[in-house]
Amino acid sequence: MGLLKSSSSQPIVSIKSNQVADALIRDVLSGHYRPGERLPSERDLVARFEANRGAVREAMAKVVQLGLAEVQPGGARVRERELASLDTIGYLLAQNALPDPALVDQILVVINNLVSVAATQVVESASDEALTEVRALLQPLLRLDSSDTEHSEARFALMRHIMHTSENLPLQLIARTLFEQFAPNISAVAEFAVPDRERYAIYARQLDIALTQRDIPSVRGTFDAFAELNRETMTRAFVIAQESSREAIAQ
Amino acid sequence: MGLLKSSSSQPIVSIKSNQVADALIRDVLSGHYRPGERLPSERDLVARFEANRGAVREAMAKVVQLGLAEVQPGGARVRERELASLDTIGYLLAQNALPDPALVDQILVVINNLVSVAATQVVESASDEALTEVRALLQPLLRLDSSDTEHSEARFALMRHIMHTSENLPLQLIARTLFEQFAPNISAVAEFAVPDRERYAIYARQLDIALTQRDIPSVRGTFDAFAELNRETMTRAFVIAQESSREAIAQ
DNA sequence: AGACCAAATTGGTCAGACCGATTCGAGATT
DNA sequence: AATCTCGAATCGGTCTGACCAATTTGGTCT
Repeated sequence: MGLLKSSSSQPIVSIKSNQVADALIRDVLSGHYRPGERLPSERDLVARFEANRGAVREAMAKVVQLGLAEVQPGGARVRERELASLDTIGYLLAQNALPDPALVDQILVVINNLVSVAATQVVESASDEALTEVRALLQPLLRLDSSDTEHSEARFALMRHIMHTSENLPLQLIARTLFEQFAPNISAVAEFAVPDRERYAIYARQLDIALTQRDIPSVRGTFDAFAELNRETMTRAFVIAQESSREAIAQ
Repeated sequence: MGLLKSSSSQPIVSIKSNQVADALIRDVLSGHYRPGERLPSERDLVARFEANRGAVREAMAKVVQLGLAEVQPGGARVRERELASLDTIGYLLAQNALPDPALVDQILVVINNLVSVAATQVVESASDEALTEVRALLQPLLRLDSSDTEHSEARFALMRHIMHTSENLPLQLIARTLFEQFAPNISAVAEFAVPDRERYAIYARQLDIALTQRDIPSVRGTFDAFAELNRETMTRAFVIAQESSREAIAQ
């Protein structure tokens, strides 16, 4: 006995400074505190959250690091949303029960394009073996009998691997940051996503050929189509999710 | 008397926790501590930096937030570089006297492509007035008698404005983050950059037409050429900067 | 050699205090 | 009455010292 490895890397929300930080971040992003406005003093926050000042200060530091506020002796002020860090995207997505469709679409546009760039760099400079690995990940997309989840995971795996193979560090950092914030926050919508397997299969086949021939324009073109299909899939999923949400409320 | 407005928003390095954080970040990024390795305990860092534990903890929190380390009761460990935040790019660029040319090129690829996406979105959905504003920013690039600095600033202003007009929040956040870390860290190279004004003028003219006609493929195509020119300009600047650097050492 | 357990270490939190810079309001000046 | 000035209150940055729970660690026992 005495075996349970226990916890290990569960999302640590139990930590006080993170509780305070998350509450502050939600308040700022929800517009409770508007840009330019003063945030409560550290000592006020100590009282409100029943934490000690050290914890509050660490929470404040996190808010500052997210670019949501700037701090000076005398007080902290909220900054414009456009000056925030990319790490705020996750909080923006999690603000409501369903994420903002417009924001999701914007993220899809960015991610799809970054993957396209990565693919270009892969075709330009990756080894034949690396290219073969990428092509192997296309195979699951050719199947028409996969479950929605399997298909979705196959698409993610493909994009992830292309990013990783690109050897472009900024690209990897951006894509991973977006993925990590995107994935957990669209699950409420993604479960309604039904991929058009036939069209994905067509593009997968085109991509396979383009990669084999290292045909850059073809790779980019196919990826643009792939991207458009991703957006359509998500848009449809939103429609279903919103209907489902309305029914749940009406009931 | 007693007028001096003093300080106000100078880079706050004087703050102890930032000193500690910067030192830690440099150590981690320079490979002094390797991924998986344990970082010194907070109490050790207190002794080394002659700070108190609160300051050290805030520094640690910053390192964690940058994705460079993960902390658990029992110790902190360094994470893989690929798991870091986009905000580490600036530190990577500032590691040596001259930034890493490969990294700079990767950043240029990403930025140029993001601007290209933004331009596409501008053409798709911006108002005529907004489009006119963008076109106005093309004018300085048509001049062949501008100084190197003026030309560089004109290019930056154009890209910045396109990003801002795109109304794609993730795009804006990424681009601003990259710009803010890029600009101050390539000054040592950028001062040797000599733009090929004729070619820039040609692309500016093409872009002007493409924007007026809202011709998306043409916009993207021109931007790709624009991007390639940016990369060439930077590559040449690196050659000169490195020669200049060698001479300075030899002397 | 391996499993196991207790002690030392480590991170998370807390309380209370001091300093310098900033804010802000009351009083003096105009 | 409006403005200016200046001092007090406020605020962030730092420090000291302490306690708890979880993890490590090292030694012991099997």
